[in-house]
Parts: sequence; C-alpha cells; structure tokens
Amino acid sequence: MDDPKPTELMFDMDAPVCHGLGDTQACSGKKRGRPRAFCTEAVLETALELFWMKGFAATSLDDISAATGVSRPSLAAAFGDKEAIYIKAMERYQEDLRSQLDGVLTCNGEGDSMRAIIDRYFDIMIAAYTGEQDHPLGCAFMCTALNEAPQHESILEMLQATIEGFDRRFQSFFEGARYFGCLRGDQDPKVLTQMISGLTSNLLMRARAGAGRKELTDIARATTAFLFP
Amino acid sequence: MDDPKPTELMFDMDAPVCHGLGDTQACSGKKRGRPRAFCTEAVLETALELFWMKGFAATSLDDISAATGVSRPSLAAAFGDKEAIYIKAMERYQEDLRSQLDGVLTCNGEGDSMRAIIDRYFDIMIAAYTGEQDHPLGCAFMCTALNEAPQHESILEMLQATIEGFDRRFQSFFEGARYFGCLRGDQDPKVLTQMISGLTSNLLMRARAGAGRKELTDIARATTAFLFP
DNA sequence: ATATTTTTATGCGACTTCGCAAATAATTCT
DNA sequence: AGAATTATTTGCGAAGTCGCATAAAAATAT
Repeated sequence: MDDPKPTELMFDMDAPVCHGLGDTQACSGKKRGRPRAFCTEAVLETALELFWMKGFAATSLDDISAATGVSRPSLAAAFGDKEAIYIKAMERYQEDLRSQLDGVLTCNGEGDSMRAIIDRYFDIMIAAYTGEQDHPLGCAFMCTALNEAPQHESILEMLQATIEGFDRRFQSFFEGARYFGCLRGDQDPKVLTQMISGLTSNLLMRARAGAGRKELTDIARATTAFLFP
Repeated sequence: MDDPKPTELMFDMDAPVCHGLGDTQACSGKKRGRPRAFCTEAVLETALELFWMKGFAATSLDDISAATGVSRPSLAAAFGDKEAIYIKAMERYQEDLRSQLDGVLTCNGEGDSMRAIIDRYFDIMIAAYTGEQDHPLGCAFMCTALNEAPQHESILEMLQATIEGFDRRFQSFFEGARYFGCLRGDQDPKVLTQMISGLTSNLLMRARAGAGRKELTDIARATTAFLFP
C-alpha cells in the first residue's frame, strides 16, 4: 500500500545527491565502483520538462538522453525503463508542489480568512501551471497522466494516489477549519474538497489550453469569492 | 477562422454516408471512380475507441488499420494523416455529446428546477465517461487532448474551441435562466459556468482514474446541491 | 598491485511507424 | 467498348525506438 512498486531500484534512494548547481562530480558517498558522472536530480528535472511538453508516449529515451547528455544505458541503469523515469520525475514534481503547499494550507483559527488561504493556494497552483514559459503548460502530472492511466498500471496507481492524497489533505484542512469555527454550517468539508478539486482541474485545463496568469487568477478569485462569500 | 485547415480533403464532406449497420457497400452517391469499401463513420468510431484507451501518441495508424481492416494508404486517402483522423474522430464524439445535451440544457422558465437540469447534465456526462467498459475511461477528448495540446497546433485549437463553446453554451444558458428568474441574485452566470466547468473536469478526471458511476453521481449530486440549494 | 564493483561508451539487432510509389480493381463518363 | 477517375493492395525504404551485450574506464577493497 505504502510502496506500490517493490522494484529493484530502491538502493539508489541513498545515492549521492547533489543539490547544488548541475555539477558532474558525485558529491559524497563511498560506494564501491565508478561514481556517477551526472546528477540524478538534474536528469529528472529535464526529463520532467520533456514529459511536460510532449507527454509520456511522445518523449523517447533518446530525447531524454540527448537533452541530458546521459547515454541510454546509463539512464536505464540509474532509473529503469521509461515508465520508471516518468514516475520518479513526477514524484519529484509533486513533492516540490507539496512542500510549497505546506506553508500555506494550515488553519489555526486565527489570522487569515478562509478565502485568503484558498486564494494563496490557487496562486501557487497557477504559478506552477503558468511557469516562465511563453506558453503555459498546465499541470505536468495531470495533463499527461490522464492520457496514460488506462494503459500503464503504475501511472494509474500514482494518479489514484494523487487524488486520494489531495482529498485527504483538503478534507482534513476543512475539518480543521470547521473545528476552529472558520466554516459556516452549510459548508461541508467533503463537498468543499470536491469544489476545490474541480476548480483546480478547471485551471490546469485552461492553462494547458493557453490561458495566462491573469485570466486564471481572475477565474480563481471569482470562484473562491463565490465559495467563501 | 471558420476553417482552420484548408486541406485537400474537403471533398469527402459529401461522401456517401452509411448510417446503418457497418456495411461494406457504399450507400448512394454517383461519384466517378471506385466506391469506398468501408464506412468512414465506422472507421472513425473504432479510431475513437483506440484513441480513447491509448491516447493520440500511442495509437499508431497500424493499430487503426488492424482494428478496422482498412489499409493504411486507404486511411490516408480518406482522412489524411493521424492528426486529421484524431480531429475527425473527436469532432464526431463531441457532436454526439452535444446533441444529447441539446435536449437537456434549456431553461424556459417553467418545469424543472435549475438543480434538476444540472443533475441531468451530469448524468449524461457521467454516462459518457463511464460507458459500458469494465474500466471507465473518462472524457475521450479532454483526457487525450490535454496531453497533446502543446505539440499539435490543430489539437490545441480544437481544445480552445471546445472550452469556448462550453463557456458560451453554459453562460447563455445561465443568462437565460436568470432572465426567467430561475437564478438567485448572487449567482452570476460567468461564475456558475466556471463552477460547472470545474465540476465536469473533476468528474472526468476521477472517471479516468477508475471511479465508477455511483461514486461520480454521488459527487455530482452533492456538489450541485451545494451550488443550487 | 590485483581483484572487485559500478558506471560509461559503443554498437548491434529487432521491431515499429510512417510516407510513398506502383500495380491492380471497380465504377462512371462519352 | 474504351477512357477517365477513384480505391485498394502490396511492398519498399527511411527514420525512430528500445533492449541488450560487450568492452573500456574509474573508483574501492584486499
């Protein structure tokens, strides 16, 4: 349950991590053989960008290899097959987003209004969907995983886990808010969670279709104003 | 504007159409050369199913050829390249859905409540997303077009047109409803349209992730009850 | 120093995917 | 009947995609 894929690649969980600039030297660790010539994090980062633009099926291992300078066999040794690379890149993406949300999605009963909190949540998501690109790309995971879910078991499982995690997070958030008296009686945590889920999906879809930051924030503001009058 | 692709294939707009069972004989028409041995509608139907399951990038012309029994050159002659087949299959899909909605999405001021109308709308969408499959597949267009939009101009344009059409439809529907006094003063047609858009996206996403008809209708009922109390 | 371990580099082989061209078949026009 | 038109069939060729196998390189262990 907690570990959907007991794969053979768990060992590189404790591989040397270079969080600095994209250096080529391995940072530390006293592993036995020849050290990695590339940073796995940097590879996953550029793999993410490729998947984000082209989707899973249309990005080849050759694409990733060319964009990173890492040969295909090295990619296979470090991550596994394409599906494994995709999963790891998306987990990284989600983790980054999650950590941004941690600072925002808390309700301790004082301070901001519910509406201000949700507004900040949407600001973060819109920034992620919009990026610095000339053309916004929407959500890297949703816009690509929905496409692959029926054909790729691991992606389907990650999709389900993502939805469940989203629901859990918002539901407990709203339950906390209700506990602290920040919610009206007619505002059910379950229903509100579905509302936020829907509005988020709406934004991510429109971003992928080309909607810019201003258009999206306008939509977000108007809808949250409706939800939390 | 009205014709995004002035392609060479417009002539088959008036090609013989067989709306009957999947026969092999051309139905009518007095065109010059050898008649088609297959029904273009039937081909687009099975192409749709393939795209629906596997997405655009992962379904090859060989897949479509094998599933329909029509050779690749014949497909190319009849429809164009893969992108053109996809567009035509999805237009057919949308047209079918649109016609179902026509009977439901009208507000003449009497009869049903707003909530009942929206409930019927969601019933239709949920049925489309759920189908008779063992595993629900979500929206054939959204779940696949979002993936391809950044890389395929024609798909991006269709995505934008779909969103605009959705917005226009619901906005004028809600404006009509307001005119007939079916809407409270705080229910803005624009905001309601975004809400419905979001809830629809939410359902289509969860369907693709495996949510069944009951789960989806429960969500739909709870959210529309919130929107139209 | 030598052996062991791990990564890297190179390349082959099988398969897929797609566009295209040439020959054949079926139908209408004159 | 013969010409013209359109579809179908068959097959080739180029490019892409991926897994794998082999040899070389770079580090540690003994």
